[in-house]
Amino acid sequence: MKSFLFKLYLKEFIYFKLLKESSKVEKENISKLMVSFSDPFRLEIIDLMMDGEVCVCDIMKLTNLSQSRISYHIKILKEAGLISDRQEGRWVYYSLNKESLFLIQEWITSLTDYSSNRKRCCE
Amino acid sequence: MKSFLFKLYLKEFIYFKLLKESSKVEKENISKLMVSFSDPFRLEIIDLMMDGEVCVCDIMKLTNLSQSRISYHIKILKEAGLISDRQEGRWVYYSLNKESLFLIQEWITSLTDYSSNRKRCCE
DNA sequence: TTGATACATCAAAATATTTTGATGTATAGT
DNA sequence: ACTATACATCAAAATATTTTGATGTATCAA
Repeated sequence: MKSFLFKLYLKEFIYFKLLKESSKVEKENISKLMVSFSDPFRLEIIDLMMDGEVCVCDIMKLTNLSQSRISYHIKILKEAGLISDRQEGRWVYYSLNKESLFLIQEWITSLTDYSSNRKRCCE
Repeated sequence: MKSFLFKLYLKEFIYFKLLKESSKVEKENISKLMVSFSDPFRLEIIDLMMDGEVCVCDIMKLTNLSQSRISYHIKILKEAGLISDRQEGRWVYYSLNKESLFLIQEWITSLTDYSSNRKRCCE
């Protein structure tokens, strides 16, 4: 019972933290993360990263996108904090950043958990 | 044990259904839903809808955005399938469409559940 | 040290999205 | 019938994003 109440409290906390109390700046952070997902080519790239680290050359082989085009999208993903990179010789390996995935997951979860169906009347 | 295996199977199913087997068209659907979240003003509007139905006039009062600007963003949300509308006299009440929220939630969950940290080497 | 590979970056062009202000349509009250 | 309200839609302008092709930098191998 105690654990249940704690969980409930935690949920409330996440709700207020992520949704209700979120400032303009925080909303812009979320929307920046969402921008990452808002392009089919980036989804394709994210998809490839699910299997583990990939380099730009991998993505080139698997998607037929041009190198600079991939670099551009990689930059968007990186600036949103969604991916991390690790250099090894000439190669740069990119991988999904689980923490930002969890952040988005929590945000969406709060949204679904707390959105109400209450009807409303003007005036 | 059986139940556990079933759950695992279900997860695999969702994974393949939502991620691996998703076609270009399906990716474009997801990205369309994500576009909804990729603008801070739309997040603001979504936020308002969490408390229940709202009309354009509510949003105007609460955000200071112009009427046509709100209508524009509403249209984006509607076309992505994220919101539903219901007319009542002169007013149109908009509300979040829980099903599409769940779809996104599942998609994100699959992503976090199945993304691997496996390292990879070119060549 | 030369040449090839992997990737980043840049500026210009091509596209897409967003905002604005005006106009249109439906509903409702007088 | 007239007027006001709620909202949609439109075309033009303003802005932002994406693509392209060229050039730059670092690493490695011969």
